[in-house]
Amino acid sequence: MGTVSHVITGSVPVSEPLRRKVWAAIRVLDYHPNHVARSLKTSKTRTLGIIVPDMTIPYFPKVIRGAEAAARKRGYSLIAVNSDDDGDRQRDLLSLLRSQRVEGILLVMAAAPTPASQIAKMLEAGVRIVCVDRIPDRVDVDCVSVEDTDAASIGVEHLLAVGHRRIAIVTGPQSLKNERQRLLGYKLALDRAGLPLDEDLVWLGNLRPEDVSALCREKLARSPRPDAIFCTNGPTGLGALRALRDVGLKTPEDIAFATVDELMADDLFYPSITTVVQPALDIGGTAADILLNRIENAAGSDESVMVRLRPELKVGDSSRRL
Amino acid sequence: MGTVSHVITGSVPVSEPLRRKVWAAIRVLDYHPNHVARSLKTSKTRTLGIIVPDMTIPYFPKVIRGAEAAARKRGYSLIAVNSDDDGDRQRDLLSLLRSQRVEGILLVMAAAPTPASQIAKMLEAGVRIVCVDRIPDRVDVDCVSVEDTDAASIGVEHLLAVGHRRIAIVTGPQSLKNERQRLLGYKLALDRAGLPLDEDLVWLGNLRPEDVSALCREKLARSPRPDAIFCTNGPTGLGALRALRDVGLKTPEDIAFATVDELMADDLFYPSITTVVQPALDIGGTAADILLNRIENAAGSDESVMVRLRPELKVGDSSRRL
DNA sequence: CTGTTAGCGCCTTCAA
DNA sequence: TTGAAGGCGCTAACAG
Repeated sequence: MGTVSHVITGSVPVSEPLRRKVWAAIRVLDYHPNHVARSLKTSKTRTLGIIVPDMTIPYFPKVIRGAEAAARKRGYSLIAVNSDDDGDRQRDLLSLLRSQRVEGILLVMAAAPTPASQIAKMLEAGVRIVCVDRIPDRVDVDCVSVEDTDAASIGVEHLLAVGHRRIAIVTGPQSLKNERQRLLGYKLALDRAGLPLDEDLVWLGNLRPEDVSALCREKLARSPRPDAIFCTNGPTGLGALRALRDVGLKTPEDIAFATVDELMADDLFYPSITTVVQPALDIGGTAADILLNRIENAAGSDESVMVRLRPELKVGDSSRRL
Repeated sequence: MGTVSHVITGSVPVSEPLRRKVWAAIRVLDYHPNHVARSLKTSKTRTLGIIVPDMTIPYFPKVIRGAEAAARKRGYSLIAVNSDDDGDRQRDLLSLLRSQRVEGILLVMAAAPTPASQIAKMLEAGVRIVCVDRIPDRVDVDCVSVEDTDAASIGVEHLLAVGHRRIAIVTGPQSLKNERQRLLGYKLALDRAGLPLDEDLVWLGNLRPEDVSALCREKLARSPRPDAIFCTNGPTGLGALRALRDVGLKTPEDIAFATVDELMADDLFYPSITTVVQPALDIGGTAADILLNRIENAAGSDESVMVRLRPELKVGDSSRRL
């Protein structure tokens, strides 16, 4: 009965008594509309996808929840999947989400260099994508991320302000533009302070805490030691902290420490950790909103937007002035 | 052309040359099969759902990833959503997943008491559900969880072994069966050690760290103070640790501490935290496997299974013998 | 082995 | 305001 559809979608007026009867029947039969059939008919799934590298890294669940909330507010649901920072897996997931006919995809690119063509192809095919957190080179796509350069310079300037001069930076993979920009922020901050760049204090790491730990232990064994360490992201920061513990350096007495990205419960670390906090929920929410705007006003401009959200410095004991 | 379908699904043999031609066309046209239509036809979505209270709590992403991996291995994908421990939201999500025609649901029940009928109704309607982590009362359903009683008694026995006698327990909401069982494990451990139960040392909390903090601060102000605190889950443990910090008690010198559930990076806390670790990945994976077995052998037994996985004690400094 | 066909359940015309 | 009918893209069954 087509009338049932009218009642459910409310698209066509239906008389009160009939409507009541329909709802009654729905309840009695415990009827649940089949979204699959509806989607096939309307070619609208009201579903978005989000691909993150690994949702066991605390930053990503926050992004997802921000996006989920924004999507729900507009009647969409969100499918979250993990790429493990693997390019092939990312390709498969994009393809899967596309086959599932999500109406748009929030993509935190895999750290393994993603062939620009992978994204460009999807875009050309009309799949709507918003890049979150990690910004691709050379691809014209909507992006939402933290102000990367600022995130680093805010942290480094804080370390300078409390009196440190030999500040080492530990980065993630330089294949990520964000990481390059954070390194740039470090250099700018030093420059503005009139300090020379010491290449020996630039420690290029990756996103695996164990690797970063090993790197730092090795670097810290050399002298002269830096008097502060700044890390450009959470997993890297975790690795560096473990290295400090392993080599027996106390912070802030022996060496100061600050990192971009909150560690879970970092107020409970002893000493508590100075952190440049990314507005993760907001990043996810903003990205979802941009995506939904594109979906709902297909007429929108062709200009792709690039939103950069401000990070915030949370000073802890690890960079306390002595 | 039905033949295309044969080529893609591989269900019917197709001659080599024709098959090559089809694949070529698929590539050229950048064809992506429409899973929506396929699902409508076959009434199989090859998708599972998982509802967790809040995936920003570190334990849950691990469960999800365990389930995701198990599902992927068998060609299924997984939709993860958050209930915020809210009964109404959980109802909506169950209904949504059902409408989306997921083939089964992994459910970590909301802490807000879930009307047994909510789950029972779904079950009757033929929706396959496996309860994960939190076990419902009175509902006959497949369940996978940690050995709750053991999780508590292992931790408490450890505290006893290092010499503590006045051990306080801080629990989550007693509306959760798991929490009642963990409390039971505490009592059993004391009993086996021949110690009497002191009701003043049973601190009934909830899953909000702030509330637990306040509770603990108040309890700790009284004397005599316990000489150890045992917490039955992560968020509760977090709250208790903050209370210790706030009232200036050092661990293990002033008071010993242990908790069920890993805190993120708890090796970096100073002192490092003694933890009863739950096999989260395994819990998720096992639950997904049980669910998929039910789906794939619809003929399976009617007996519902209850799997309890063993937790593991990880001793840190917070309970060190002085 | 290959091509044709009938729905899956729903929503959207369109006619009554 | 109501009901009937077509078709979304796919696959399974069947005919060639």
